[in-house]
Amino acid sequence: MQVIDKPSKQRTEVRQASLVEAALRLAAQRSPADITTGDLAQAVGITQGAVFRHFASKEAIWLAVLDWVTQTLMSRLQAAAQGARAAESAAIKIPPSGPESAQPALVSPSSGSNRSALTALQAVFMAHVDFVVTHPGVPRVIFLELQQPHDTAPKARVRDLLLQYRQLLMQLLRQVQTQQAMAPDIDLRAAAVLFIGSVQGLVMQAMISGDVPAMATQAPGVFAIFQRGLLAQAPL
Amino acid sequence: MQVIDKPSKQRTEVRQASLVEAALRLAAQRSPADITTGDLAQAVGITQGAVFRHFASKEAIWLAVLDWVTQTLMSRLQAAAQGARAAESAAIKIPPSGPESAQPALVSPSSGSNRSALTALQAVFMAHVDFVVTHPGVPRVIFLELQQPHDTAPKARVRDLLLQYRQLLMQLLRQVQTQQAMAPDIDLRAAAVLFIGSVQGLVMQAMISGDVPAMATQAPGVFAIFQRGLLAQAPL
DNA sequence: ACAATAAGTAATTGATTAATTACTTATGCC
DNA sequence: GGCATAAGTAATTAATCAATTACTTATTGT
Repeated sequence: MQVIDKPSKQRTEVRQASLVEAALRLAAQRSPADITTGDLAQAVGITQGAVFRHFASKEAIWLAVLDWVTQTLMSRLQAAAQGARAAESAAIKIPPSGPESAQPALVSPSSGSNRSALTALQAVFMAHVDFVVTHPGVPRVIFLELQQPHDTAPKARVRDLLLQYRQLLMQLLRQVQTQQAMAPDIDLRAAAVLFIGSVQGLVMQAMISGDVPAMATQAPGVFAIFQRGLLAQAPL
Repeated sequence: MQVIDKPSKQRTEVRQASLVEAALRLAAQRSPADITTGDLAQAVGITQGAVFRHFASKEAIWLAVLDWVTQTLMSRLQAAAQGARAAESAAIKIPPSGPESAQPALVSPSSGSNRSALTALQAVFMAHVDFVVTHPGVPRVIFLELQQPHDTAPKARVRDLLLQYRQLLMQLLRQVQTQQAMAPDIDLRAAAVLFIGSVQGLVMQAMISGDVPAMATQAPGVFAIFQRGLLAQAPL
């Protein structure tokens, strides 16, 4: 039987990725506030001091975590929006393999049917819930950094992430507004707040019950109410 | 000019109240995680060691904070629900001065018009937002304790608070359901999650922008969408 | 093959902080 | 009034933890 001894030394980029992954993995179980550099080192298989060969400070680790979250989450949300749009507008139209276009949604205002934006919104909602279910540490990190009073670097990243999120939502909401009968007096900004808040509500519920996967099953019911609140006439 | 020098020694109950108040005041500005016993001592005007004459441990302080929050918030929410109900059902019916009744809402199922439960729900929403605006430290403490993985004493208190909250909401939602035309396929549990989540959405928005009072102005728009989502037929 | 470089260790430092201790002083009650 | 009790202080303790240092070892490119 051969023991696969992975090389004891790894390149900085590999270790950085491992540490980011470990940070999110540990954050799924306990509060990010009391994850120490020693914990991270142990999770990755190095000593505490070695952590600082790869990150200048502990804060830099959380910055890297937030960068990963921003990239991964936003690209998944955009993919979900595009996927829903494509599936609705045509039958065979295959979604593009990578979201490398700079302004993906602004360009194509009205290619599909009159429900595509709403289904895109639903797809984004489900993609977000799915992301949180598979990465339960993420909301913990977000909220911890958001609590910092003055402008720390990590808090700025979180703010940036949520700004990008809101832009995506506002885009889709405006499309719902033009494409079909959204109730005319709806405050789009309030709708965006409610959208993000509804995910937060599911997260809180999961934190209380400790049952993270339950989020996925409860999500459709929550979105249904939100959707009904947007429409001018309630669906049967 | 006489200097009003308050007595340098205070009774334990007074100091406990001061410390709880100071904890919430400081939590409004920074994360509760890095409020030290020294900070609390300074805020109250005693030395760090003296804190432990009044609380057995630091955790005990947060427990007292959570007890205060539970008592204050729940009684305000119940008062709001009762007030809205009373204002709708009759013209002169003055709400009772104190919420000393044990089961306040279960007893009176259908005294008012067919909209009273919905307006009660709105009143609860606004009361919650108002409470958070005047005590911005509260959501911070809630979320910090909720993040603890296993069952700490503070987390149990938070769970209890949110359970009480959900019970109140479920009561009102059931009343909306029976009193008038709520859409028949609404998942009440999902509605409760969305209700609490919508407040959380406002809190997040406030944390990002740093503009806490803005919550109050944005709240009606958010509740409007939620309300429309509940109803069978959208109001004009 | 063999330096040069990058990655690792083990031990230490310095700062922070909850809680304790020995001692002091104010307050309320008989 | 005087004393027991409760509240306060100042200093110390013990633990934790991010970051640094001096030194060692593996890997990589030429």
